[in-house]
Amino acid sequence: MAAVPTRNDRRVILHLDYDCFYASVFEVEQPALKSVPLAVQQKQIVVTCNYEARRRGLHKLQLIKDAKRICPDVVIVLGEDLTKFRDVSKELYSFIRGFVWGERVERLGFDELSLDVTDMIDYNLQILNPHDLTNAFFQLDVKDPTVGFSYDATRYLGKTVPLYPEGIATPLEIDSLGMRLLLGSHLIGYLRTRMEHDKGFTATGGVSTSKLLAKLVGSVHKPNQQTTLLPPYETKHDSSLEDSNVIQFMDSHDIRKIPGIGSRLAQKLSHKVNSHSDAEGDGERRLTVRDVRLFPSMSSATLERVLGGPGAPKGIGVKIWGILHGVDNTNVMEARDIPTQISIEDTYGRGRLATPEDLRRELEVLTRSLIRRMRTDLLDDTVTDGTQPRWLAHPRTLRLSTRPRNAPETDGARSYNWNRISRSAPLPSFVFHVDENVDSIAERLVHEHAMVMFRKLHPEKSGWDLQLLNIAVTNLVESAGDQKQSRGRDIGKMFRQQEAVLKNWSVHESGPAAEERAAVDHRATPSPRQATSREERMQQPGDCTGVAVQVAAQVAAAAWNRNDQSGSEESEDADWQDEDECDRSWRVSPANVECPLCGAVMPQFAQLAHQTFHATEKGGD
DNA sequence: ATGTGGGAG
DNA sequence: GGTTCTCCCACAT
Repeated sequence: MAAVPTRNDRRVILHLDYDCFYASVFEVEQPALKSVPLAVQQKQIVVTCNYEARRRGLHKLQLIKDAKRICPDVVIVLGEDLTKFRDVSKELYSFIRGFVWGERVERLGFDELSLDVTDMIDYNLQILNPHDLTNAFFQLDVKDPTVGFSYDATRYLGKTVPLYPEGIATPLEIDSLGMRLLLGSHLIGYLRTRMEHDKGFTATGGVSTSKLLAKLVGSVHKPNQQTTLLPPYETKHDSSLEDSNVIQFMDSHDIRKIPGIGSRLAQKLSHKVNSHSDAEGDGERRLTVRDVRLFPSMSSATLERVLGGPGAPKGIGVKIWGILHGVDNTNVMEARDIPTQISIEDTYGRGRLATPEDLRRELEVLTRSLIRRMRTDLLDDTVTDGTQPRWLAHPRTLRLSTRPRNAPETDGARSYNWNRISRSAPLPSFVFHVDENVDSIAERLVHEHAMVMFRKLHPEKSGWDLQLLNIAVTNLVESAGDQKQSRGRDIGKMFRQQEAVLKNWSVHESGPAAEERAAVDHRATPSPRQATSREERMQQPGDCTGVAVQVAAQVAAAAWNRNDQSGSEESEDADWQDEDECDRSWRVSPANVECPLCGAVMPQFAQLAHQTFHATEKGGD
């Protein structure tokens, strides 16, 4: 029997999914649209439609032609320009973030959010009066006990899995998983109400203990509803796992519906499972998580063999094996202030890009958008005192991608080509000249750079048949010296103390053995802060993070021992360099240290980081 | 550093 | 005759 991965169920995670987001943006703009079937068009397809349209048989990714045939009175609006959607998405994001303690609110695409509300739930469990659960009050502000909402702590709000119509009125232990999820259900209900009343957007919600489970359970009842995945999550020792609601819930899903399992992985899995039991050729019956999980001799090692190979991420077997058991220990990451890339693309019908003139014209259109996007997203708009606005980050690479159409086969049929090809080159610095106008920058960039890259991609003089052009800037380097206070950390103090801190640990004495010893030693020592009460920590949010982040990053990074950051970056422009990039999102709490890049949690370093922080605090200053 | 592939909405 | 417009991450070289 293959080992069953263990889940971390200490957290409470909420998932929000705005209902048919693009269509809702138009409805909020023009409320009259709410009562008609509404479809949002990009090129020749319906990218989304409202529920009135769905009632009449329309759906996502349908051809406009078909949509009109099925529902002749459908109202169609054009949604190729994403600016509006992007802006609304950011607004809703900061609205929700305003309610959540800490920074753990993650945006997935334009229309989904994951929230780690563990701290809020823990606090509200503490202040819960066990003798009057039906008249509970959920406090949204630690400092002001009047800010919050009333709720009934004997019932779950909204739907549950498995479904109990009354939301259950049960005597739950105060500190049980069920009670934490129950509070989560009331919190997400409150957030959904506020979103609708204040902003006009309805959302579907999910409540569980991980991003994976909250997202999956959220989609059980749509739209404008919410669902909580009920305990028990754990499996009794030596049972066949089926007494866990998580296993039951995961098992019922089509393998392709699981986040993290895309079409390629689903295809490989179905090949593996069906080649054994399938007598029919090409039998396309749906494959469930259960089918894969219980397949003979299935294990993380089997999955690694089936799914791994050249190009595949290492450890994919372990990861997928976990997912099949509902295990997702990745953290909700706080928002990044800048994106990692910006790209603009358009698709073209046959013959639309036949000549170099066509090509150049279209490239200029795309490039103008790109420069405008760079200015709106990357320029510091807080500077209004007449001086030149500063770039928050400089992309270092320009990339041009195309997707050629396939040549017709002998029977004249053309198969669809999904693949892109691309060329990259350093981004010239004139694109950062803020006082030059967009058109002339775009013209120059296309003429001197993009066209050259295009010729490398397509050496023929003309007659290419391209479906798609994409131009992107990537490889963004954040600028230094920006005091965008990420939770009041004092950088000056941090650097002044850093040397002393690191000396204690001898982390810069190289060698993994030394770091390992340091880690072990400190793990054995009790931290003076361990006994600190929860409220005390809550009222000083992020107090420890300044030095601890710096320190834990160094120790953890060294011990993690993945990439030597030998990067000897040569300096072209001084202001391109940043002093403060790698450490900025390392998260340290009394229980955890978390890698900002992969989200891995390393609790073994938490105590180390905290202890040293407080030692420093005592000695320094 | 550059290019490709897979995944997400 | 045939799906949009993005964004993110990891791997290979």
